[in-house]
Amino acid sequence: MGVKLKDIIEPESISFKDLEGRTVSIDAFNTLFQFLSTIRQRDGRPLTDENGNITSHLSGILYRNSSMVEKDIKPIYIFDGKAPELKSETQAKRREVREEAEKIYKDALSRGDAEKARKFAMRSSKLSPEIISSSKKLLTLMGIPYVDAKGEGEAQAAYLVQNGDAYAVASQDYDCLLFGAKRVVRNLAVNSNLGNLEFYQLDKVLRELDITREELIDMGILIGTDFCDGLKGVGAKTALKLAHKGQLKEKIAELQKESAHDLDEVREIFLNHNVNTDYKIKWEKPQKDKIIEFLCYEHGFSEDRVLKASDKLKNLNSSQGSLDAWF
DNA sequence: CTGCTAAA
DNA sequence: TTTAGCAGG
Repeated sequence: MGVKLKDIIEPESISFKDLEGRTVSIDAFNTLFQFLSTIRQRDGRPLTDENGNITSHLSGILYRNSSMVEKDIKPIYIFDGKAPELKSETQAKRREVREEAEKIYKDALSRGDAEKARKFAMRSSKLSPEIISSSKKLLTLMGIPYVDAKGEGEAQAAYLVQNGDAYAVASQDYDCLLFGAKRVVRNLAVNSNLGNLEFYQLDKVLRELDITREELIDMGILIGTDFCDGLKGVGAKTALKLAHKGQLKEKIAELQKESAHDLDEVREIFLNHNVNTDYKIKWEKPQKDKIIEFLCYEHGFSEDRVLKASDKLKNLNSSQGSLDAWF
């Protein structure tokens, strides 16, 4: 998933304190997918209400956001719009893997092999329209804004940082760096209080690697992205060497010969992504009663727990802009 | 994943 | 008080 840059870029370590008072644009699909994968019972079954509706994502949204707001971090969620045509092969491949995993999960579940069931259940998660709409509904009730991207959420999230509406992008994928995100936080979760919160600044990353953003994108194309396979045998380290030797263009020409897709188009996806510039961001007062109604009465959450979590949302001041923290 | 409780 | 393990929906 995403472009594999891990081997060549070093994260800076930061703590929650460094994000205090700041806004983060969060890749919603990325986050929801994680919630659906990990918030499960020991046999792999997701949390559900009495009607069988999946509720794992609602649990994740409630507890993670309430604790972020309590720590004075302001989230904005970015939802994917229409994926570029070039992503369809990746999407088809993912669907295939997911459907295969689902078969193995159901089979293991029916035979009572909980461990195997859980392992494959995690790979079988998918974001249905109901998951998306219920997530948006809960965010709205919590007073947390979201933006619908025109294209890729990562690109839109990067644009918000560019535009000064967010301090950093929160995502697990390195793609947002190619999309031009100035600052990226990985592993933004409550239990990453110490240790594994990773921070990347695009300028600094480029300086340390001694490359330009355009070269980073070309490296990504050779390594392989969601939009096109890379050149066989080229990983992050090799790609970096090629950049330093000035051989990116010739290797890309080589890849172009065997590729069914126009690599200039892939480059354009990262450089000039179609983004939504007509969004409004406003933190609203949380609607506690409606949160209770939605989660407890409609989806069977414990009133005690939900009340406790929604009390933490008090820090969320309406209309207070996101800019004052660093301007 | 997060919150809670039981155990140390 | 800190931590590990399990339940949550």
